[in-house]
Amino acid sequence: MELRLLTYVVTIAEEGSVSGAARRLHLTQPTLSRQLRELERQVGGALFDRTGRGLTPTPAGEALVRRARVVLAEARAALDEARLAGQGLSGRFTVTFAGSGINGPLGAALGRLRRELPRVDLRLRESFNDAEMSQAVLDDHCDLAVQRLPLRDARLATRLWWREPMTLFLPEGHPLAHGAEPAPLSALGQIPLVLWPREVSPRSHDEIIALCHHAGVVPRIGAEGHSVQTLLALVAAGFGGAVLADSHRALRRVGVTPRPLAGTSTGLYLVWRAGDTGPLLQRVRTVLTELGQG
Amino acid sequence: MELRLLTYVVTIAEEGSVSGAARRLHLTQPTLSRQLRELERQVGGALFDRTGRGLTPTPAGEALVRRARVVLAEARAALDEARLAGQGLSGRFTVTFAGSGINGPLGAALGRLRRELPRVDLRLRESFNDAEMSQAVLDDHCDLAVQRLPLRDARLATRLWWREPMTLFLPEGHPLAHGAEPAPLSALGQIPLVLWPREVSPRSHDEIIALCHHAGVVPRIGAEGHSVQTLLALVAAGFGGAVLADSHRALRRVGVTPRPLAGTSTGLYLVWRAGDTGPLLQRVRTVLTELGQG
DNA sequence: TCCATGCCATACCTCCCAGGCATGGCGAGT
DNA sequence: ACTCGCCATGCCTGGGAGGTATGGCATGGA
Repeated sequence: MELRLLTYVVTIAEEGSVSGAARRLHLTQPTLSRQLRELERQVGGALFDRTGRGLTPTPAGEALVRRARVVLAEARAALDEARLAGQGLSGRFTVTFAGSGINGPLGAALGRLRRELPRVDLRLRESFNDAEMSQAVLDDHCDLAVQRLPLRDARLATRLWWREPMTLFLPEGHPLAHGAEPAPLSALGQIPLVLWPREVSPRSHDEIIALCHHAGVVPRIGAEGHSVQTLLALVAAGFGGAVLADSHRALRRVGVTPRPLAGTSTGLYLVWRAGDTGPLLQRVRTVLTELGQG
Repeated sequence: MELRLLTYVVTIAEEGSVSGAARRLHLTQPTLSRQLRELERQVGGALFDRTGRGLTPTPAGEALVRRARVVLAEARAALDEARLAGQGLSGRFTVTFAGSGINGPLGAALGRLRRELPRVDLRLRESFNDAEMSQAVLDDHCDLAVQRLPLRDARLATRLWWREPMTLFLPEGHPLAHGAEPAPLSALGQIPLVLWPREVSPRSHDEIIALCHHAGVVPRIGAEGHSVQTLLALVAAGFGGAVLADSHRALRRVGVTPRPLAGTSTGLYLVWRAGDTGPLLQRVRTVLTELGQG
């Protein structure tokens, strides 16, 4: 059975006559007549009653026409979707991203992706663990990771997407909070730190401790929190200062004053499978690159 | 685009190779290779990556294969349904029936229909008005009516399906309730009657009044009720006796004793459009006829 | 390293069938 | 009775689906 026969039977039903349908299909009436017979042979019964003038569908004909319309629409849609998928405009795409980046330009970038690729089933997975994100890409659970420090692996391609200073988020009114210019690293010794628990985000934790050692100060832990909103709440409550990517200032938490740390920087990297040449990945990278800054 | 190409692409994806698919399809590898190219030309992009050994689908290929499976299944289903519809085993069928018949064999018959024609979308509409039921058939709102007295109309075909006596339903302990043999018609003069309101079921109301006149007695109205269950409740409460088709004794209402009326009978008729030669109607009539009794 | 093996692509051929043309039968309206 | 429009049938043709032969290429083992 072929779609051709289905379009014929649908047209015949719509026109109510073989010759009318033949005109619409740019065929001759005998051809169509014969094709209709062939379909009726396959179905094993009449699809139309020949009533002298024109044809009226039998119950079998009506059932077939009703379903044929669906099949034809589905077939068209299948081709269309394949075309779109070939251009990276359709399909499924899973992004895993660092939760610590979502308050910065990453949030806007993901929104832009959704708007520019409306027919793409875009799935997002937040994570706090860099190794886990890279691994998810390697394991084909995700197509792209946007994360801090990617795993070093020949099977992974990476590109720096965003760079910004680390910023010390201070309790409002704290002596360090005065002055708009960046604070020296030594400031880390003048206030207890509010950190992620190491088991939640080891890289972030270790990086901040390393910063302290680099500045020659011994870190004091004021409190630990499992989310950015908790960290900032603890800062506002006076437990200490939190070191986060500068873009978190977008939160404007009441009772918290941000002050960049001189000489620091943190980055967000795009990470994908080196072998992945899918058009969807290309397009996603293009959109993201437009919004990023090395 | 033809279904043939879709089956090819699905098979190729399943086999992971053109030659494997060719074996399964009883084709040669070059033919299949060329057909795949043709489909890729129509889609406007590659559907598979040629990786030396075998093929792996591109995103476009995966999307197409996923949808092609649906299309193929739908197409098969369309043909199947048309075949079934041609044999009267599929489609939609609407029956309107006299509510006064549902406690008799009609209930069982409708259940049998549902079981024997499981793929038919069987719709039921109860009614109490004979003219309305016949009219619904004429107007093509229903395909079959099972009713008391059909409209006389050349466009309608009718057949007596069931015949049974009218039965007087009496309050338990009433003098007339003694004796198993049919009661004479004159019994209608010895007890007030519990009737349908004339506006609800004019035929039924008039028929009972006519019975009384025929017996030479003047009917007394004890009460009126809008449903069989109300009528019987009123009988049990002692308001009088109700005249109903004998099969209502299946209700075994507490406090009510049935006693047939000698010399009476009432029938249920099948009514359909004389011009309706649909296989579904044929089959429904066949099933019903097996269970009926003239 | 070289051959064997199995895969896909291309070139060429054949034959089937979709589609065209001519014609005949038939019902409906004038 | 005539005509018009419709469907069915017979016959013919051309394009394309499918087959055969062959070559290129990657993989894997001696």
